[in-house]
Amino acid sequence: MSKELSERKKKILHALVDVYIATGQPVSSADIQSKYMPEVSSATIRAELSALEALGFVEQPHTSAGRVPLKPAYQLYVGDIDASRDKALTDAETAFIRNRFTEKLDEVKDISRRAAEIISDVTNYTSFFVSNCNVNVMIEEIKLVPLKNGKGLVLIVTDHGIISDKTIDLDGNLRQEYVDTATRLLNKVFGGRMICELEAIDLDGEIREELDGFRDIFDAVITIIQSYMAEHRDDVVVEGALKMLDYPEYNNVEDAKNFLAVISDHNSVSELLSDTEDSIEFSVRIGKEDSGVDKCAIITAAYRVGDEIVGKAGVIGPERMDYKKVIGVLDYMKKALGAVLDGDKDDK
Amino acid sequence: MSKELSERKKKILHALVDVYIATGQPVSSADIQSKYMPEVSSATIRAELSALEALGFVEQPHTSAGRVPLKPAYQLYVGDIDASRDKALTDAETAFIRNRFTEKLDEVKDISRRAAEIISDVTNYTSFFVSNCNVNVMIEEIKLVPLKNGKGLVLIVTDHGIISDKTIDLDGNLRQEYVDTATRLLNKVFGGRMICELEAIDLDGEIREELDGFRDIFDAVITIIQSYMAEHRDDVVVEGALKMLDYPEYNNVEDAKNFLAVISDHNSVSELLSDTEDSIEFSVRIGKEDSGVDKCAIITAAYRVGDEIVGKAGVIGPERMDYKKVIGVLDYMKKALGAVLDGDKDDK
DNA sequence: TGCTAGCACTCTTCCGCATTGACTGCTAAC
DNA sequence: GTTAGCAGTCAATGCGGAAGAGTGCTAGCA
Repeated sequence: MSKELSERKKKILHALVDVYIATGQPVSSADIQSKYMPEVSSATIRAELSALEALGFVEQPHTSAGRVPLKPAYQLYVGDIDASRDKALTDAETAFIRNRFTEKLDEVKDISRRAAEIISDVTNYTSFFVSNCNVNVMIEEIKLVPLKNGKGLVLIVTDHGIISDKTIDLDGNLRQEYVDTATRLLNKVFGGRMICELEAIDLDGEIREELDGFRDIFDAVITIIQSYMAEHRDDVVVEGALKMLDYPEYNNVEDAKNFLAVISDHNSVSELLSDTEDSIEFSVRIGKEDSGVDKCAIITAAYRVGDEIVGKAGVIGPERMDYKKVIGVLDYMKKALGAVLDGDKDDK
Repeated sequence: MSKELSERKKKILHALVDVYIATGQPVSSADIQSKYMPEVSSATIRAELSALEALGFVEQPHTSAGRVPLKPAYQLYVGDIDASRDKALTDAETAFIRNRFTEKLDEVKDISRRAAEIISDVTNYTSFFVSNCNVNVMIEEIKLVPLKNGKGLVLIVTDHGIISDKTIDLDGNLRQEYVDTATRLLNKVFGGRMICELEAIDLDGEIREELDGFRDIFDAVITIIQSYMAEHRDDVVVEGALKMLDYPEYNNVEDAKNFLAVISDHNSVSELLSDTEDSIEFSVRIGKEDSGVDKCAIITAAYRVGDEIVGKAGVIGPERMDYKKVIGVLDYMKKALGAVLDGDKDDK
């Protein structure tokens, strides 16, 4: 691809991808001519298609068939979408998105699930949402609650909810005074901190002198926070996994099984998204080598609050998916999600 | 079926179901004769099969094909399993089950997941486990923990873990004395009770005179417990959902999709199990009308601790599934699970 | 030089038809 | 009551020819 493609070749490629996305069938020169380029003859288009085939943009399933786009064709097509993004969504669709988002949502988890639902419903593809739960979580308060059974519940109140699923042994130290001092020290050290700061905290540098006798408790609390973070690192939601089976590309059980096995394993979904560059707005990966799943394309978008990435949404569909629409939806979701998250912040 | 089947007819039916379970192909008279009844000729068996067809036990897909068992044939087959249950599992299989159960398991939730995994792995069918979480949960202690933000965390310590995801507004009543009294009253009323008792508690009958001024808190706590119970009524775990796609019965995408849609909706799974009689040991339901899913059979078993049903395990597979093995596995799981749960009890 | 009409060529898809093979049902003999 | 033997039925397989879709090529035209 040393040389730039002629305008006409580009136009033909766009038309071909458009038609192929809509029909899933090999596209003939006549198809392109009748619907997109009535000013030239099909023979001319045939000649151009021949050239595009030599350049590796399209291929024929067999001699007497039309052309099917290859990866470079999709890439060119996707690369040109940004400019023509104007009317990707109908008014009904944007209204649908707004409505679904204004319904009552209790927890952060609900928001990502809802977002994934909306994306899947509007695009008709499988969607996922990976939220980075640990970002922006601040510790407001820590309490030690002595229980009857000799243990103590560690209660960590954050601005995103309460972490309280772990107890520690309080040994013989059940004296109220001891618990009070420990609580005061814990709040002094941890209060007001973001939990992601605590991943590699250096206690000794902080309050070495006061630490004597509370070392165990501090270690226990740090362990609790770290294990919480590990458990909640990537919160993966997948929606509409079965929608992929509607597309003829996945109309055989073997492929369907492979796809579902990948998509229902949250770890591998998380991996699918992990290696995207954080800097780019939309990542489009096509084909097995890029997307990790056979005959698929994955489009992902990163969602931010301020500078932090709070989550990544993605759509996985057949290579010939409706890129314009998907990118339009993901883009619109940025606005909608931003509004919801900001509103959420104000609430608290 | 006014008259009892002759012994020979029964033997032929059993053989036919055996072969059909193994092969999935219509079974011919010669198949049965060569492997199961060399003492008679295939012509004799043909005559018997003809009679069994007239009685509605078997059918022919077409004139020149072998016979396929119908629901009554399966039912008879299943009904006779109990007696011959002797060697349904190999030693390797029972060892596998024991090993998988002695690996570390943290929570009740883990146990049901592990049980479902084991059942699915040993049988090679889709399995599910519905645990009735609310049974046998006793309230050990209730604490009110005032938080900085003016709210109070309601902490309910049970012998199965801590319920602590809800806060209540403490209004202006933050005086320590008030909180202490409320806590004392709450423990007096709720302490030591099973949470399922609280579904329809009558506060007024209990401690009417002391209740003044704490009504709000009591109502809030009851609401919290009830909503917890509602959320945790049926904890559904499904394992090996994709295994069904390995069987030729589900070798087309349409059926596979329907199956997966049902199986991944926890509500409908819960329904699949809900209408089984609690009294019988194993419930076997065959066909769409009984099982709710097309071309499927469902076998469920109830697991008890004492008299209470703590969970139901089930296997869903093609009609021609290996009933002997499945029932053997579910039965062995009763013992294994019983051991685990009792050990669990001792721990605490 | 670029475009186009026309035509031969290629390859898939579909349909009909004959063949094969797997079973059964029936009948006559034991 | 059982069996051997045989005719009959039906699905599955394979093959050939016709139809259809689309291309590539070539000769002529602007």
